Amino acid sequence: MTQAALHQGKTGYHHGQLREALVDAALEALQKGGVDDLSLRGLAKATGVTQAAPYSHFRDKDDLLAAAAERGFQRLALQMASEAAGTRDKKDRVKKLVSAYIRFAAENRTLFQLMFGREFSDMKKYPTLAMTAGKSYALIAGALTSEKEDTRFLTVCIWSLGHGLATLFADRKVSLGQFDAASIDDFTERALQTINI
Amino acid sequence: MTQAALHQGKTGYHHGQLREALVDAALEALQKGGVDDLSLRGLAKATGVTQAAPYSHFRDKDDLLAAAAERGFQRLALQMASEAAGTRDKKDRVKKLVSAYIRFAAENRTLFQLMFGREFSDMKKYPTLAMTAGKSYALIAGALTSEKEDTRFLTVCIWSLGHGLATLFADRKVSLGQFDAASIDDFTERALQTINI
DNA sequence: TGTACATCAGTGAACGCGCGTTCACTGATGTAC
DNA sequence: TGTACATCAGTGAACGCGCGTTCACTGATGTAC
Repeated sequence: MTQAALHQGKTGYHHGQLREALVDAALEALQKGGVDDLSLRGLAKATGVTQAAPYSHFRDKDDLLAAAAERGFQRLALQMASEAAGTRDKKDRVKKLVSAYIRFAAENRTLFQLMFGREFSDMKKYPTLAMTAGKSYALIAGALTSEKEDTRFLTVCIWSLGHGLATLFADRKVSLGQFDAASIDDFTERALQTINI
Repeated sequence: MTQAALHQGKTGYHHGQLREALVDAALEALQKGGVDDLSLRGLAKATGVTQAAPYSHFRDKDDLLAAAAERGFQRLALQMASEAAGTRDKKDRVKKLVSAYIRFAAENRTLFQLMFGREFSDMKKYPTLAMTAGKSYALIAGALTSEKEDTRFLTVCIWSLGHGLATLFADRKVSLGQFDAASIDDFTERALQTINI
């Protein structure tokens, strides 16, 4: 197979990039529908492949969904990191990290639901996923590290605050009408000001 | 039908309390399995009734689940209110309300997932549910009311903090091992101390 | 450089399941007389 | 008090669907000689 064909991703019979394509399809499907609308067959079809083809790359449906969730966690950590890149001031850095987290949830509702929802309650079954998921936590924890304070407590505290609003957005319990993308920054800033870091 | 039969709930043909019994069955099923394991047929069977019988009391499956969620919200508000009953001190009262909220989530994982999860994203479809769901919010908002501060902001802020931890518990992203029922109180107290109400 | 061969990604058909919902019905209920 | 009747909660059978997964297979690939 030529490089070109590899990137194009099709040669008629062999797909060439099926694994990645399926994960892409899952993320794309999540922009149109909810987590419950994801089906192996649907993703296979969207990728232009037979319904049994995914089993060459994933053990079962959960395995595919876990891969999609992991990509989500990678993106989340990336967005947080790049948002806060270069910011050294502690409070400022935490603010940027948390606000990126909340914006991610607001902008990727259903993906966020897959990542943090009931799908992967038993994270022991998905060790790779668990590791990747830990990155965003680690970013916040890292920014909060200090000798004086109880870092673990502070991190859970601030993570909860961010995750709470993120979840309420994703599940539409707080409407975006009142808190749009721009005002998420304001909210986070204000919220962190009322907390004594 | 006699009163006794009414309370026993069975007369052979007519059930007598089927609507309530189905909601009970749903709450009970949620203690054993997840939200995705709930099925109309299963609940009917658990209630000792044919699979089509629920349709005499509920429009469809979602209607039944909404009724179950609403009972959950009633319980939540009740537990919060009774926990904080008699407590006048503002900070103290808020602490009791929030900690009751978190404990409810930890003790009723799957019910909490049904109540706040993706099921009822469009709350407009379930006006009664929305009203009942508002009770716990109103309790916190009520405790925080003040002329000086922006109540709306503070409420969302503290609600987010509580809801974040509650969700992380319910979805098993933070393990109860480190934060058991007793220490939830401690955590809440400490968290609220770091916030300037 | 050309050919035989092992590998394995993707095919296409099929299995079996549980589900939500519908339908015409039946039997229990309570009420009007 | 007794009987006719309207109501409607619950029955049982059936419909149709989409799903995850399996299986024997086939055709493309790249490698060893």
